[in-house]
Amino acid sequence: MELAEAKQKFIEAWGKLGSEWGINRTMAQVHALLLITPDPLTTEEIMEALSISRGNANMTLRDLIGWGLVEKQHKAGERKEYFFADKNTWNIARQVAKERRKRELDPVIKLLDELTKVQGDTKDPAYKTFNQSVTDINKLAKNVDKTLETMLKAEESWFWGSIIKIFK
Amino acid sequence: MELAEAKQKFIEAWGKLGSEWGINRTMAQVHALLLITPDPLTTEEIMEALSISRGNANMTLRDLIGWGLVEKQHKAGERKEYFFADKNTWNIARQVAKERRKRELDPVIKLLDELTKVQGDTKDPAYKTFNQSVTDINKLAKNVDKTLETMLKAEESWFWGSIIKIFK
DNA sequence: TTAAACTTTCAATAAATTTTGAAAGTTTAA
DNA sequence: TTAAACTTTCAAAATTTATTGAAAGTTTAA
Repeated sequence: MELAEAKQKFIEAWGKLGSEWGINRTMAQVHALLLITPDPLTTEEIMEALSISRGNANMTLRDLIGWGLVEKQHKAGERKEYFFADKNTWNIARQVAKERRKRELDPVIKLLDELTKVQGDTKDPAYKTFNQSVTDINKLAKNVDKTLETMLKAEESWFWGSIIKIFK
Repeated sequence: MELAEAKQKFIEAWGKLGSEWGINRTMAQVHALLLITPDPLTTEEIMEALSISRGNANMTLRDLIGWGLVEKQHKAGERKEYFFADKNTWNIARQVAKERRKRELDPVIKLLDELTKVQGDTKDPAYKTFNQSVTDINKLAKNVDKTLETMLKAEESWFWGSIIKIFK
């Protein structure tokens, strides 16, 4: 396979994976492009490489910066802004985990905490089933939350070392 | 909060969470409804409870069965099909992990394996960066894959016991 | 100041995804 | 068989989500 073809496939695959996991396809593709490009790129170059509009490129880059996956860079004597991605996969994984935890897991846990407090007739199967399911899911969510928190604080080598120790 | 209101909120939240993670909102809502309902429901009852069409209910239930989250049940002397959800959260988590691994992670690892094999000029920064990123992501994906595999085989108590041991 | 170079915004448009509902298909009991 | 009870299908419609591009905004250098 040619490098050019391989790059294309990587960008497509990353975009597809993103969209399957609730991340805008274009955003994932821009991220993929920056991941495999050694030097920072301008908005113009990104528009060109992915055939997207200026508005789209601009908003997507803003989002990626918001996710902590991409940073701006200025070159001395130039007006243009350059963008580059952190290429450390551990940082990427942590950053994504951190953002999604904050945006999605935290609010759900907050609601589940409330829902477990709902009172009802313990003899009523409808109440019992509701309460049981909500309580169980709440426990699972909190376990996930704790695991993520540890992961966010951890060093990569320590984290995988520990995982491997358990999982043989 | 009233039980009825709490049920509604749970169904909404589960639907939102699903859509944020690439799972059809209605599918997540039907699943939520079945999770908090003690007895199996008919298509008719699900249509009614969630205000969705017959076609939608039918397809969604088929999908949920395909995901291994819902099962059909027949009642003696009745023509209608009844549906119910496995209410064990550990089973749910495992089932979702299993399906998404098969549908999404496996194909990505397969492609990454190919992309790491692409040859190029080791002096070329474009090649070096591409190769490095792809190799790193491949390693991460394989670690995730291994961890999921262990999780799929594991018993719930053993799994969380081990996780907690590591993460204090 | 001015004007060129560049970035951001957002209403309109396009694309993708989801839902509907009526028709076709299937199963069962008599 | 038949017909009622029930399930499935799928083209069209509705909804949601993403993208465009031109206009407005900002920054910089002279």
